[in-house]
Amino acid sequence: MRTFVAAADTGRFQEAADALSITQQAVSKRVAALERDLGVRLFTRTARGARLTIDGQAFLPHARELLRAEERAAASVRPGRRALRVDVIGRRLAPADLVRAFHRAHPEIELDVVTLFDADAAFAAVRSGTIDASFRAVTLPARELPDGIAALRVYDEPLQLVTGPRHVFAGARSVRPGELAGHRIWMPGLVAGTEWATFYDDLAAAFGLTIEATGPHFGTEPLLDTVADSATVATFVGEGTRLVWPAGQDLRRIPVHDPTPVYPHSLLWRADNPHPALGALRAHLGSARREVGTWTPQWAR
Amino acid sequence: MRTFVAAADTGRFQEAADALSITQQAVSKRVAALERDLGVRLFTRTARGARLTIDGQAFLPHARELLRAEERAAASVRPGRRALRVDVIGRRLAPADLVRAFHRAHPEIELDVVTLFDADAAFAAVRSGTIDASFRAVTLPARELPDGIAALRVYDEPLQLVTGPRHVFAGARSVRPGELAGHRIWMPGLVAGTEWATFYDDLAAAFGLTIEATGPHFGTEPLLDTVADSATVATFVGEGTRLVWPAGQDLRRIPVHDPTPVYPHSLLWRADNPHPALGALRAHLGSARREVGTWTPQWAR
DNA sequence: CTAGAGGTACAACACCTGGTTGTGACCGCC
DNA sequence: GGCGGTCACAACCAGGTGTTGTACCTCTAG
Repeated sequence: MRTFVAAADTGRFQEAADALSITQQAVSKRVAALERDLGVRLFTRTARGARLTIDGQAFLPHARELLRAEERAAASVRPGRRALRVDVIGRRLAPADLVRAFHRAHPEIELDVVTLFDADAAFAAVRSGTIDASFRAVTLPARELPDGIAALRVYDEPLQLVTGPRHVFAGARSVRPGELAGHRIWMPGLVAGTEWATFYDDLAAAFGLTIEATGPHFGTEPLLDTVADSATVATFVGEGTRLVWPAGQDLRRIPVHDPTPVYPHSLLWRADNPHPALGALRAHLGSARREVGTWTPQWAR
Repeated sequence: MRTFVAAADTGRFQEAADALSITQQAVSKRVAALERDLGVRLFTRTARGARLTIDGQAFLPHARELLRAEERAAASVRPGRRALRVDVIGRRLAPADLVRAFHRAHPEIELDVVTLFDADAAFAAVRSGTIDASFRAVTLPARELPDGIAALRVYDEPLQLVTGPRHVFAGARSVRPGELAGHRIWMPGLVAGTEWATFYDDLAAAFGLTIEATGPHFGTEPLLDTVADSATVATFVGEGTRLVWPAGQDLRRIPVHDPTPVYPHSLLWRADNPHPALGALRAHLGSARREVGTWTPQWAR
């Protein structure tokens, strides 16, 4: 591709060869191989050089785009890179939408979005500079944050109850946390010690709920299948969670109010990170409004 | 790249190897080579397979984009291709803007824009199916078009006079074609027999102008340099022409009216071309309004 | 604790891709 | 008609890239 573009730009194989520090014959071979692979002629060879054919003209912008894509790909892992690298906790959850909104507001800022395994990995990556910012729930009071790590509460996400059509709350406009005592809430996949598990542990303790985290987690779809078919099992999701709604399944998302349990998403970054786009991200996110009538775990207050 | 994406998708080198019909060792080598070139680790190797590192996660979408770009590039020259291939007569001239506008209106339609050498090449390419449509001025009456070639007048582009600050018309709000008789109009690069040359020949004959097409054509910039410095030499450009205005040059673009000479751009296509996007292009362009008070050559009436 | 299964990396080797050098054919121009 | 400039072809060679065989690691089951 590089050879093709060079030859198209200069119009002479010898010049392209000089630019690439190879011989004219090598350029000729490369172009011939590309033409063979594509099955079309890209140049018409004349005594005054090589001119693009129609196919070659159509191909050229795509070839340039390919080189740009290659450059961007390499830049995405270059140590002195420009793209802002952000960790979100699951691509279908609310923070991913926050990042998407930021990208729409600032399309000129290059973003790389990754998803780290757990909060420890995220802390370590932020501290080491491998990533620039991380969306996490900070389970420690601010004064106990590691040195040099800053955090800002950016979004309090209300919880919703997901039930099937035969569930007792299936028709409710909303439900109070206290009313859920004694009902089966199933949340497979919660790993003890993680921020999510901590959140739901505290939620269960605060309102006398029984949250079952037992059983292997086979993904969201089997969970929803179970919930849809059961009259007694329900589960929680964040308001901003994008569920893959299986066709024909009659699931209900029921707001939880009085009080509204909210999951406290924070943005973490290294205080001395000089990345210019980091300021833009923080400015765009602002800080979460603490709504009245909401509940958060003790550690988030 | 393909190997990296396959390994990232499957999470196991052996599975990626099966998908690519190579051995696991080859996958290992390819990934190792990519990591060496990039200077970062892309996978953490575990006993249960390979998991992406943070760098790997950031790199993955770029790698996918690269593969998509490669696919698009190959598709652009595939015989049974999908992209609509359109010939415009110069990238800075009005038809290129028409195509850009069409692309904005229908961003989902893939376009390849090429520029053919002359009208004969364009005719031949349309007839052979190498390109799908061509913007040209048709110098033949419609009934003499080759069999199977259709044409539609899509845009009448008014001409403008370009002068330097010391030219006698430099301060005019507009100028009549007849007033230009006896003044030097310089249009280097007109090749006898081409559509442009025919147009300007007819224009000169109709209003008694003297248009000098002599001298080699070194590009637009030297032409504008000459015009800017001269008190007597002017040139014509189409209203939609994008001029590269050299900084500090005081050039004037003066509309020509009473009558307004307009250059008749037509769209040519093969009547039996089944490309679905071709209809969309014709619908978007519509047909040119024949304004009163305009002048076109005899062959365009 | 050990053995085995399942995963990746390393080593040795064969092949063929892709470079170089040398040369020929073609074209336009003086 | 020679000459300069262009690209293509042939021969050759090195090294990149595949294969096979094997070592090594880690997790798990007994």
